Amino acid sequence: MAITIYDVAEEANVSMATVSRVVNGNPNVKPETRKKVLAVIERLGYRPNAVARGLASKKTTTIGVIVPDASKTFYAELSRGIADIATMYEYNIILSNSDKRQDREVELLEDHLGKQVDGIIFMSDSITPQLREEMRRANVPIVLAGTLDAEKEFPTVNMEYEEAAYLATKKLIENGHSNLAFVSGPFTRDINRLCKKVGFEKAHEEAGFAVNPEFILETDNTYDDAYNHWCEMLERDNAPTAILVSNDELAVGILNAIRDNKFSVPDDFEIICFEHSLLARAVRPQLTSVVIPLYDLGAVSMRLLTKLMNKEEVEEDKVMLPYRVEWRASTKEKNPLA
Amino acid sequence: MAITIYDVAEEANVSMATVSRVVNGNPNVKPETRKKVLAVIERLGYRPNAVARGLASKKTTTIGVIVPDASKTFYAELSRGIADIATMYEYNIILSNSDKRQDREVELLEDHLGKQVDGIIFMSDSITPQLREEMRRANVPIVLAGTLDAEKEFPTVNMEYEEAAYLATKKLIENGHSNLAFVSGPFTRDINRLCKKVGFEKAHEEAGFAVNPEFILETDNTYDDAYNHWCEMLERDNAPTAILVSNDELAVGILNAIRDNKFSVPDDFEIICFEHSLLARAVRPQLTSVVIPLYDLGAVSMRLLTKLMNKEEVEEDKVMLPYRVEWRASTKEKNPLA
DNA sequence: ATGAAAGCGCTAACAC
DNA sequence: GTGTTAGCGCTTTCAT
Repeated sequence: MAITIYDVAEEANVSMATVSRVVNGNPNVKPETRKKVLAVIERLGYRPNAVARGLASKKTTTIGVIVPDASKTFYAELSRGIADIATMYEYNIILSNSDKRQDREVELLEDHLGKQVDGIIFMSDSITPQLREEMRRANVPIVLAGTLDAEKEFPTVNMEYEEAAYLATKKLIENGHSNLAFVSGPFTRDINRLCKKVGFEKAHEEAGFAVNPEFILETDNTYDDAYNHWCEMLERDNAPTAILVSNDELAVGILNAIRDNKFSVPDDFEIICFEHSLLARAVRPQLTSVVIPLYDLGAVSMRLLTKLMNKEEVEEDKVMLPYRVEWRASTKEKNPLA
Repeated sequence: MAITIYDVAEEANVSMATVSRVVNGNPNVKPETRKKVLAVIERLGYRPNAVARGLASKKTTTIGVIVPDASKTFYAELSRGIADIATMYEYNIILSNSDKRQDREVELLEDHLGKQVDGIIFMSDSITPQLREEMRRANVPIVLAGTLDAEKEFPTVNMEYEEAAYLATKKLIENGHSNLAFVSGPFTRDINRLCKKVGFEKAHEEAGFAVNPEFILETDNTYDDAYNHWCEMLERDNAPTAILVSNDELAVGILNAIRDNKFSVPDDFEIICFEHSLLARAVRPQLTSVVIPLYDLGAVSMRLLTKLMNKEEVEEDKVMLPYRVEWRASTKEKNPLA
């Protein structure tokens, strides 16, 4: 049996209440007593039982993080931002992968709530009505990170994907292209369908020419799928000459398809993508990218969550983080966005 | 106040013991009663409190995972393997980053133990004596994943890095090289210093020529550091012509240094690296790699941990997973290792 | 400054 | 098959 607060109390000739005070840094303890208790704690190797503490205090200093797939760099980076701030505020993290399955998401939400987490950071492709319902029922704060909440109902930390897509597309158009493609991950992801794609379209609209629906490519978000899609594209005689890509991995697939087929980037094709992970810097030419502030998305989400858990006043719980564009060699001109 | 088992009991006109039985799937409940209770649970939206359950049962169905940096693909992949098997056995995961700081590792171990995790999976560059002491004191099983335990004291799941390094180096020597380099991450990582480096040296010994200590390069494990190191190397007139590299990221740094300086891989330099993440496939030429079975390392570790937590008989708690070599274009011949 | 005692919500004997 | 009851190891009033 492990050492309990009771053992310490007995050994130190004080009540368990006093031991509890010492452990919790309550100032109402005579320095002498504190010292004595601390010595016993050390000697006995007492380690407070967080589960008992959680039951008594109704706080677990643990938060839940639900993420589509923590092994993807996108979410891995984001989670690291969460983790660092969580550490700073002394929270532990229960991390779960939903694999984007809505039933899993609901299950995990239930599961985390059952574990009495003090708050949840949630990432998902889309907040479905059922999920929304479930989230409303939660008795702890939930923050959406890098996730679109179409109803603007929950606290959210995100960036202006639509604007970024619009500006990037506009830049490509200014570079002389009139035949552009948008290669995306699944449109089940709201950010792809409702933000990036829309920005892409708006730039077209403004420029006065139409988006060719054949050149809106929905992939399964893998390197290989993008590679194959673009190999097929290259066989057409009207292949687009500029490409806005949803993320690094897809962009590298396209880049390699282009280069393996002896075409050149940026001479034959210009590419701008989202994310800018190491992958975008490691390939040649390096990829011009809208840099998604992944780490900060996570860090700010967690910071917001701490405030919510503390019931602090929060001036604004829909936060948009700034992004920047990293101009590299997959585009011809290295001018900043106008 | 949330709904408790007591509320359900009252509402269903049964005792809380019966509700507990229903919730826990105990067969000793009349089907009729079960149905009634289930209906009330549903109606009231009762959700069992896992903290209370944990206190009463002394099991939390939560395990701790301590990892140097979950945002690195290496550990992200590995953690995903852990997570999937954990889900399968209905465990939650508390995930923490140690950033390889020994004091943090000790702290986190204490912290997780305090949270009453049922077991721990630990990843680290090196098991120091203090850490070892701490791990011995733990009252729950601990499995080391992808981590060298020089004393072979704890359950471990890993692969034969030394052998792989030896075979890869041997292959490079067979390809005609006599001037080879080993570019490594920090030697504070046991696997680098005690396994890969040793394999590299053994192949030299066997071939009858000496390792040039100047060509054992210890980097800080970043793309940029490797890139810079190799740029300097290229200015020497005796630069090595074959390179064994500790991981993909470093290898890509070297590859780019070589190519940016107008040399060719594999004509001027041959490269074999460890890991084979997407990065190794995305660059041109693609990198010949010793494929580390990251996902499986995690999955097998977790499976082993479940057995240990269940106090099942385990035939062997030092597991070595098989690896394979992916022959790509950074080496001249694509023959399998003899 | 310290102690006594009542829970927190559940599990697990034990009794019927 | 079901109920009663004693904890699990803490926190937290409330006294003193």
